[in-house]
Amino acid sequence: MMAQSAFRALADPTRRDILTMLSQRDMTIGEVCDHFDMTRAAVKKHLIVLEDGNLISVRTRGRERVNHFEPGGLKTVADWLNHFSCFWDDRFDALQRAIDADKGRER
Amino acid sequence: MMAQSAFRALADPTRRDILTMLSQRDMTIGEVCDHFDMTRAAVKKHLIVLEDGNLISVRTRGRERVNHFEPGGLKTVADWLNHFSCFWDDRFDALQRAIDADKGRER
DNA sequence: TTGACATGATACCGTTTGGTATCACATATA
DNA sequence: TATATGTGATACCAAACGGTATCATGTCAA
Repeated sequence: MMAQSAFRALADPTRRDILTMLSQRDMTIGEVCDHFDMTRAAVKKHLIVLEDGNLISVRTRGRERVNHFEPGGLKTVADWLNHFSCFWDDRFDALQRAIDADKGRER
Repeated sequence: MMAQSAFRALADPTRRDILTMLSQRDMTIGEVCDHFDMTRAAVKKHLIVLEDGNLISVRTRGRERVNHFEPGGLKTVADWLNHFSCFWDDRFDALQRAIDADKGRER
């Protein structure tokens, strides 16, 4: 529910890259910045958008802010996509073959 | 590959709604417009973005243009999401339990 | 306390985006 | 043919987006 903010967050390639990085280990803003050729302010904006989409969470550690991958937001998107999975899923192929076979039997 | 245009296309709620509609049956632009409170030109723009993302295809039928759902683009997105599925998938839970059990065995 | 460091916040800028209005073109139908 | 219908294309507008520059704040360490 409220998938809009998550879809919006995923629309930018930089944010998807950040998300991939954070899924492997937690990182501070500075560490994330080291991987991109842009200002810390720009990276910070991307992190805010990711947080809005419930794709990451942030916790304070001393003077640092640690960004942590949150699967919840991504699952929201995955659930939406699953409504269409019957169009490419193997299980659908199997079902389709079964239906076709059944049609053949009726003929 | 080239998932950017697909992600971009899915970022707008109107386009996701259009996609859901088209996944159930093919529709002309006029038919799509009947479901939204906006100009045909605006809907047309959304359809172009969806086409850029390989989420739909269009074929000409007389003076009409029929929009058809294409699963390919969505699958591209689903494949990207699958890299994270281990964070919520049941199969991962099972794998994790197996790993834990193995660790116990080594001890 | 002083200074360096990691971050937050704001203002600003060019480009893209979502939308409308308008005109042109092709096709079915009287 | 004339006319209505379905669509394409363009110009234009306000708002959102991605980014920088700048300044303020909090925290560790000497």
